[in-house]
Amino acid sequence: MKTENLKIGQLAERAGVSVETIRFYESKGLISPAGRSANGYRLYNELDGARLRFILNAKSVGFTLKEITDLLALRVHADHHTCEDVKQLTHTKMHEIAEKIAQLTAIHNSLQGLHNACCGGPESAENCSILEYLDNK
Amino acid sequence: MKTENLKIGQLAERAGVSVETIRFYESKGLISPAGRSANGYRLYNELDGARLRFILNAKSVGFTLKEITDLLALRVHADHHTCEDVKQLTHTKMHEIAEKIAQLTAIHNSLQGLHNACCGGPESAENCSILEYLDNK
DNA sequence: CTTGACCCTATAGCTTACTTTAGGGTTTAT
DNA sequence: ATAAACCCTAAAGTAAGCTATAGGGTCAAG
Repeated sequence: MKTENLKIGQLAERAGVSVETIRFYESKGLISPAGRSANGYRLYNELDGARLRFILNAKSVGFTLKEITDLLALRVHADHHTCEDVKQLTHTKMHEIAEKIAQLTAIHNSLQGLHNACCGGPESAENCSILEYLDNK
Repeated sequence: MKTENLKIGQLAERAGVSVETIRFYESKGLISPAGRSANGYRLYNELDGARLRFILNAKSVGFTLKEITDLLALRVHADHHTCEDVKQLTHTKMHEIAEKIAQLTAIHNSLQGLHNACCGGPESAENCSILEYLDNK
């Protein structure tokens, strides 16, 4: 069983992120290299790679780095936690995202209303219904 | 015609923002007091109040301070601009918001999928489908 | 033996919209 | 006369997630 040792640039390329990003994640405690070479270079193994992919996947579904820290703890000590614990985190996050969507939808509707009311023509904007709305709302 | 002169604290209270926020907006060139009292206090009149409300209304429909700067220019020099100019800004903003909503909706759907797949029970998280997804996606 | 492509650390900068802090005058009421 | 409640400026701090810069080792190729 031969452990592959990747330098940071190789890991970065495979993961599709910059080396600075990996070092940044390390500074935030999200990931750290399995070891260091004699000259001080970071060396990563497959477990590290999997962990980085986990981080990026979690990010892609909307988790913040802080939340990913929690998820990583659950992942590493999965035997000490339940599915309920994990599901709770996704549930909370879903609610947050649903709220953001609701907010943005409300804003979008407001703008749509303004947009529909405005003639949008080459007339002077002195009586523009959008500006008036923003004045008097 | 008597001009009311409000000190910053009074304007802030009426508008429902902090005095620091008003000074911050001033530093960004969004608003400035009609004058100053002998002792250097900022004094605001009704026009300033209207301008501040305009700013807050524009913010509430999703415009950034930078964009509000543009809207204020249109508002102040409405006679030099057309409804088309104004409508263009809201149109662009609507597209941006629609895109954000689409992104968040996609993320929400992903989470929903994870959420549905997870038993959420008191079982050990060692085989939790959510963690597995985040590993293997 | 030097050039280029890597690697290292530490620190600063970016974006947005504020908030906080530090240090000091002013006004109002008691 | 003093304390509370305002006002002022200037600068630093906050959140999130990086990106960039400075200054300096390491390594393989030609």
